[in-house]
Amino acid sequence: MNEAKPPPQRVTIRTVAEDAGVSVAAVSKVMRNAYGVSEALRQNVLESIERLNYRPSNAARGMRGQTYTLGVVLVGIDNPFLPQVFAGIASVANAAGYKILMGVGAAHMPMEASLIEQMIDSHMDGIVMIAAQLSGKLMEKYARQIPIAVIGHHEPLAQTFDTVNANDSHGAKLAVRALVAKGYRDIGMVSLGPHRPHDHYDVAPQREIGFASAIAEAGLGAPKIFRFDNLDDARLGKITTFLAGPDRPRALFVWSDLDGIPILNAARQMGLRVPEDLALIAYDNSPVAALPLIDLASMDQSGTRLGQLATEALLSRIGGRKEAQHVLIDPSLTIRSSF
Amino acid sequence: MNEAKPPPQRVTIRTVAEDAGVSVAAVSKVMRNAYGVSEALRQNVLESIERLNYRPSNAARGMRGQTYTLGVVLVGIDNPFLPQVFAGIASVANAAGYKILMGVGAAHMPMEASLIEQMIDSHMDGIVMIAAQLSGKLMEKYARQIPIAVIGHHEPLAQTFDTVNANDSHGAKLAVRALVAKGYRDIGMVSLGPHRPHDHYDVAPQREIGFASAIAEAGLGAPKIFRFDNLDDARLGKITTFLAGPDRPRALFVWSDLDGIPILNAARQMGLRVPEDLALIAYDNSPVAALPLIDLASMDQSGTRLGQLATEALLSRIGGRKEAQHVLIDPSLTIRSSF
DNA sequence: ATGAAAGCGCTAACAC
DNA sequence: GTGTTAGCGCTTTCAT
Repeated sequence: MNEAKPPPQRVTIRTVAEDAGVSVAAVSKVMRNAYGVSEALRQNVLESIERLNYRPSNAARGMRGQTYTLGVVLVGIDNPFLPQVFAGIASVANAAGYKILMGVGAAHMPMEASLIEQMIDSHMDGIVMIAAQLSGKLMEKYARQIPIAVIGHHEPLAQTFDTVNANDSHGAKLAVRALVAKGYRDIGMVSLGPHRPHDHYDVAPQREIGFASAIAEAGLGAPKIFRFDNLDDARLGKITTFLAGPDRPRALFVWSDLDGIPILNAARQMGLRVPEDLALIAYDNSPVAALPLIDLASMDQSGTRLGQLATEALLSRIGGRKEAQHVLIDPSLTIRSSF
Repeated sequence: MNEAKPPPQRVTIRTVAEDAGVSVAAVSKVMRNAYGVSEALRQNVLESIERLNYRPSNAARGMRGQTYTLGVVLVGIDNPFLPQVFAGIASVANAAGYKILMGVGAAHMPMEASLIEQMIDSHMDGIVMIAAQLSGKLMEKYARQIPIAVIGHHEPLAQTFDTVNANDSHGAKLAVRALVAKGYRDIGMVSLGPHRPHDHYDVAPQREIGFASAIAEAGLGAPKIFRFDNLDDARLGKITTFLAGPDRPRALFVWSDLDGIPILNAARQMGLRVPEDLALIAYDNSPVAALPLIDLASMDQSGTRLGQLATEALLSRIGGRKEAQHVLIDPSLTIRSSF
């Protein structure tokens, strides 16, 4: 009676085993290139896999072994240099036979933590974090449960996880030196606000350190650092007020294009000429900065390279490395008409 | 002898059951708010869960029931209106107790297909696809294996999956009408190139249809549609040549900000005044278009709303709905100085 | 070299 | 209302 169409059964490892006339263990071994299978059996199984279009279940795999999936945690999906970093991660991961799944942290900590937990619960093999907001303490904790490599978080003494960064303090120095070389003396910095004293692991504080150091090195007195709350609706007004005020430095090093672009815009809107009235160097060298109408000089931190290095570090962790590894690469200045 | 620190055992449903002095089934029921648990037992279990900081394994859950995880497939991470769409998806999903994991398709089909397969293999409960390149045929096939809702793909007759779109042909009409209302008669369109005849499901062809229809409606003769290959390195040069040539229309409707911004840039660089020499309306109303120095008029398709609607559709599919659902919302023009 | 069988942590029948 | 138990699809000893 029950002549209804047979439910399109999922093809499992058992289906393949039966089709090939071997044991499930044999199929499993072939799938993982494990040791101990004859070439004949191997070919036989591969044919069945091909014919049946078999794909192993990630979930089932995760319960015993690896899932061959890496998680990527982002602060926000609109971060301008994300695409590059991601491309770097994907190239290395895919080449090594790993898949990637991403989670977006929306820039607040609880969200990031729950993402990591979710990735652990999904039995992913490792995690790359980009510009994490998470405290070092928590990172250490999670890193004990799953291999983690972090981009954009300076914690060179961390033991349980790896870090990969562009040298942010050095980048800031390079920017200031370029400004000084052009003859500017009255140089200020716009940094990420508000200032959070204990986040010296983040990139912005690192850039502040480099800035202050370069200012001192050039003998330009006390470093002037300004902040605009990035959650403030009245932010644009405050920027305008700042630019119109008597405190405005002749040249500005801005911690990120995220702030640099609006500042450049505000300046031009007010009739300030860039660089004749105000010189500008920002950070990240995002695509928008490269637009001819914007043409904002910016520090480039080679996102692709960061992504690659972090993924390589992660894979070697997964491969068994125990000692932490902390990589630093050098950023470079992309010169444009804004200074 | 083996006095090494006891391996930090993962706390499983069994740990909780023992701690609470109940059966694993009881714990499972509490976790899923299932029917048939006394309030006393429930509280008891919840306390243990809290105390032990228990989180169920997604992988294990997926093997029998749901994972409470939705997959989101993107064409590319740099799509300018992605953040909004994603925000819409996340808000609805999280409110319903679902987690989200994303995959990036890098705008080519094999990648997208393998992402979907991976999500199926990870036993996700459903998938939201944004601006998919996948053919309708393949979508139908995958949709038989997992609930799928698609944003930015017009296929109102599809049975196995749902679609949510802004009305792209209508949006194009609105743009042309706005141009006509300003008095422009010589109106061209820049569309996505190269033209692929069978992709009328995509948003660009839909916008072409609306454009042609509005041009006819206004009695402006044959529609003029131009294309620049977006993979072409010499693209900027071609745009410049086009703008300098005799064929340049007085006003341009551009299929996306992705092309609109470079065109605006090229025009201004060449000394063309916008809108005095060339009027421009683009599509997507991305943040860059809103920059004062750019100030490009653009059609807004309310990405947040699209994301919400698609997720609601997906959840109701997961909930058991069988008939397809195809939602269309109206875009609106964001007026700026470019026309 | 190959296969049988014991789980991994959970959900869903089914008993009680 | 609560507990027992049989799998889900794999990986991994351990026999053979």
